[in-house]
Amino acid sequence: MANYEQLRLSNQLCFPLYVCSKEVVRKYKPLLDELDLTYTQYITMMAMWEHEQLSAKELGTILYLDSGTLTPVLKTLEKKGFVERQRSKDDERSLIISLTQDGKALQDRAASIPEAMGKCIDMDLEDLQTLHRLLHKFMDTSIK
Amino acid sequence: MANYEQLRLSNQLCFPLYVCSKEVVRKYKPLLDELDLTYTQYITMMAMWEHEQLSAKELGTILYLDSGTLTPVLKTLEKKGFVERQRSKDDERSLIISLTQDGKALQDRAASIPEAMGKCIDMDLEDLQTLHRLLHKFMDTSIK
DNA sequence: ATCAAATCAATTGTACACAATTTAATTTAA
DNA sequence: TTAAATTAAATTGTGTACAATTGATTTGAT
Repeated sequence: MANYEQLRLSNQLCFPLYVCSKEVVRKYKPLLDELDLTYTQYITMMAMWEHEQLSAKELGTILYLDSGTLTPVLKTLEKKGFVERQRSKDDERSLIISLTQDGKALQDRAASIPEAMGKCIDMDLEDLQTLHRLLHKFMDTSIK
Repeated sequence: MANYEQLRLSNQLCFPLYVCSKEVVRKYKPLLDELDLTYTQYITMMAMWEHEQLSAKELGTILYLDSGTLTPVLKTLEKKGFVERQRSKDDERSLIISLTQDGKALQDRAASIPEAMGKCIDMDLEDLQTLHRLLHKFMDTSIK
């Protein structure tokens, strides 16, 4: 009789990661709807707010997304007027993404989101900080 | 001059959750390929290995998935011969999912996956246990 | 200088994920 | 007791995600 204890859902690390990630994204939805952004578009804009201008390649590295995902996201954000896409003069392979004025203005409207999300999370600050630290440690040590 | 510190990617909790979740699922892929399962199909099978028989509704509650996601996953698993789908006699609205013999046998082949995944994660046991505990706490206190 | 290897964005194909709606069955309440 | 409300699965539509491939450009080794 084999022991399948390690195959129980409650013993996995992957499963609560997967569930928490999905549910957090779902909690963002009503807030992001007001900005006409999906979650993926939101984190893309967060990267752009920090950097003003990035190549698609750099964005992919920052966001852990490949071109198959980013290409349509960036085209959508361009259509919405939040970024511009243009080929690099230096290297025609590279696509430069730049924040537009509307994209910059959007940051003001997004400024209240982190606090609003914080109110949805009913955990004390110490636990949240530990969780944040361990997730980053996990990213740094166990990915790629 | 507004302070957008709270909008930085590195200050979000959602973003490392999202990245870790995706990257863990990606790490599973080569192992799950051998069983001809996707990650979503894998956690569905984990639930079935624990319960033998569940309604689609119960599965959705356990896995935090709605019928829009589960319906095609369950049809695929039925096509692969791992589960059977049949309407409940008591309540024709309800769909009963049962593990087949092939589905049961698959558990043996999956038994080595948790250990193989463990070897990919280069964090000490205490951190992993803390992470596991905090993710479950997060799920319990901050979702729905 | 030249051409093979590498790089980058885009495309293709498969599989979620979820909101919203639909359809059918069951339960509840007037 | 039957009409309204609820429940459950399926469907529809949109938007990721990612592996694999393609096509254009650049780099690097000879």
